[in-house]
Amino acid sequence: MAKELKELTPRSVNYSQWYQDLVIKADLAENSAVRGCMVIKPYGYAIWEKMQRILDDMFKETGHVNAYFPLLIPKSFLSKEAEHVEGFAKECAVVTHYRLKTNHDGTGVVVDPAAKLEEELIIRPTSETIIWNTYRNWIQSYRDLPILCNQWANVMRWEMRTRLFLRTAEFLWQEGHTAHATREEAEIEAKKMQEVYANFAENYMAMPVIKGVKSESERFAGALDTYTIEAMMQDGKALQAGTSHFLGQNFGKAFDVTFIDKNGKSDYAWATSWGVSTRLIGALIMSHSDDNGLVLPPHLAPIQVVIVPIYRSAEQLAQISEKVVGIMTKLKALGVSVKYDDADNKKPGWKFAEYELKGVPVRLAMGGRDLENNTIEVMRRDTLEKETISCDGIEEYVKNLLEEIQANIFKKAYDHREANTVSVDTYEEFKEKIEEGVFIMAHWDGTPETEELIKNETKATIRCIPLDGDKTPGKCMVTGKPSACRVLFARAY
RNA sequence: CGGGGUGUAGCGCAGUCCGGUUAGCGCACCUGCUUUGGGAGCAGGGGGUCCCAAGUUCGAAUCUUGGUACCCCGACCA
Repeated sequence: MAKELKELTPRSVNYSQWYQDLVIKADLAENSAVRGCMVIKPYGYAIWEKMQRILDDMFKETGHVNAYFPLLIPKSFLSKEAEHVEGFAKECAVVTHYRLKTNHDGTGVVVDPAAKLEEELIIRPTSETIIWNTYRNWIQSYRDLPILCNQWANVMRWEMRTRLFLRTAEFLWQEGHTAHATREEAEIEAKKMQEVYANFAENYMAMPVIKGVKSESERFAGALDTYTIEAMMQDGKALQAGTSHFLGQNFGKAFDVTFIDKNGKSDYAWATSWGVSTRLIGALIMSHSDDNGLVLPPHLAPIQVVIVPIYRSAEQLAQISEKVVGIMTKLKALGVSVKYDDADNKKPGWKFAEYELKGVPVRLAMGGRDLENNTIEVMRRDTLEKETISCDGIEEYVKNLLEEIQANIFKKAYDHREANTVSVDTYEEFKEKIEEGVFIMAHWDGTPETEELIKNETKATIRCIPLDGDKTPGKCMVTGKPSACRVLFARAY
């Protein structure tokens, strides 16, 4: 087993492979028998559930409600918005029949050709079309607006190559879809949700993000503006962690969603959509994990504290358990999720390694020595530091330690990003630096052509035009044409 | 869809070039005893259509042909 852990080490060689191995070894997920699809295992799903709960509360606080729309979308809906269909058509799974029948030679079932659908159905790659087709019936007057709906759902995109959590054919996400009476209100909504996502990423995932707006070519299909949060993974590559789109009146027009305003005039509704997915779990892993396994931020860890007894006899275990139960009760009273692993079929050393692999933030261990001295051993996952302290007041100590760990892993990730972010002014220097796996702030002339050229030559893309970036004007590093501000370039997942 | 690679026990692999005992190793699993402060030790045990099909041969995991599945690197993307 010790050897297996070592295999996790060479992340500089192939970080992506290292990442996939970790996901499997930490028991988060595995590839399924279905091409490109993933089985999320209980431990991985527990992290998702925790994320869901927190995000859902945030959505409610910002006035949103949950609803649910169909999995299947008539093909014709997709083609109503020109850019949207262009963006998604290549990766859609299509339902063409509604019945199977037994094969004549008894070799199983075949599609019944008589059961061909008149109009094919698309398995949703995203739900704008079906939702806006529904909104048409919900909206007549400005009094019906705004509509602030969110749905938790699965979607399917037939990706060429998949990677656990980061890109799978089917994935779980939430998608918010709002309708507004004015352009201003919709734009405020889109920016607000970007803030919600940034807040979640930084304060719960302990993952610093750069807020910005996408360039035209990286924009969501059908959007006027795409607001994004971009995070740096430990290998220096960028990961888009959440997006919020200002869709203008594109879907209002495509699905004929009109309302009568206060002045009695008819107008098309203004739209936003925004989403985060199970990809966040991938982001979490690639932000914090080390060679011993996952490092989960306490605010998201399904188990925040694990307690391991070390004993020589049944009587000693009984004594330890009695003491541990007292500590557990106090910890739970403080809202800490705690697991006592007194399983007899695994040795303490095995448990230590196992919970480190699973990223449990704090481990407490109690043995014979501690029993005599009224002490307990505390280990924090982020630094792997151990200390032995008194049992008196342990619950307060642990509660504080969890907050300290949360802050520390955020700082670690933040420092890593800062240390690997550079400003460059020449294309030569850009080409050199991009090989090192860094974020680059550079001037760009604002044209898709230049962006395309850079992408083809260096594999780097514009991640975003940062909101809080350097706004000093300059000259494009490639063409020398004027540039209003520096933009963020990186290679991305 | 282009370029590589791999299919042998639940998992990870060796054996294949150069055909030849009963197909092997590590982990996991089962039984027993001893253990328990960093992935325990010893002893014993169970588990295989060697990806599929056809061919060559006295004899095929190994050679030939065809098929198939999966992985990695690209193009595409949350």
